[in-house]
Amino acid sequence: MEPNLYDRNCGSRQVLDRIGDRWSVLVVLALADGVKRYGELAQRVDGVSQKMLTQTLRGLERDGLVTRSVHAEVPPRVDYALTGLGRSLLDLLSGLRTWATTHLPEVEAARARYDAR
Amino acid sequence: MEPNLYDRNCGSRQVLDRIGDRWSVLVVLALADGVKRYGELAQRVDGVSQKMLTQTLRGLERDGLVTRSVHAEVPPRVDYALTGLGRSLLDLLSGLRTWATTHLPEVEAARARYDAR
DNA sequence: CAGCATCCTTGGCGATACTG
DNA sequence: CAGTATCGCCAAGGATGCTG
Repeated sequence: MEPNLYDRNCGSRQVLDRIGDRWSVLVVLALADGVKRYGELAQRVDGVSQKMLTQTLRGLERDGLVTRSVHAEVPPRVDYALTGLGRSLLDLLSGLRTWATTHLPEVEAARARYDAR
Repeated sequence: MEPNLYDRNCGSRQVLDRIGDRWSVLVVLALADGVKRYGELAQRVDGVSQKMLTQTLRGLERDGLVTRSVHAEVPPRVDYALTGLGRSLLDLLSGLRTWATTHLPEVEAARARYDAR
């Protein structure tokens, strides 16, 4: 049988929930151009707290979208990178980014129109 | 200047936030095959409360993604449909749906692997 | 039928402090 | 540097009852 996205118990919807997560999207996009350290990500994704960044990265790692490699050094160094699966998702997400930026004017115009009534 | 998605105050990020909303995605997808009534949407999108469905529809309407047409009848009839802008987003979102369903096995396998450690 | 208003809870999230 | 641990808040969202 085909997965029903609208069923709250369907796995596909849980996958969508992860995709839909605000931070997950931004983190995956931030990893678009290759390996990044924890601190780099924290700096890049404006407004994310340490807690949420860690939590998001763990979630992405768990879902097989991101790899986490710890280097035995002092000071510690932890690298994050997209997996093949993660990169396949990246294609879609960068499409979303493009959509968001190109259609931003239309959305803002629509909002202004709506609020003016 | 180019919009910076990573800036929390950038409009493009607010657009992404709407896209990222769990219910917004499901509602837009539910409207893929044409006009739907309020009740149809409520039935289709499993688990959504009345409050959230209304709130989501208002948000989508405000952003110019959905139209709301009230028919002067008894009992009342309210139709929702995607705008051109909404349909342009639909293309991307159905891509996400496809991704979610086709890669679901990989994600579940990754989760099992992660949890087993 | 399609909603709005209200109350109430819960858990998401930020802030802070501490560690290997 | 890259996290964990803990506390506390508040706002998202569910449940219920009412209306045009």
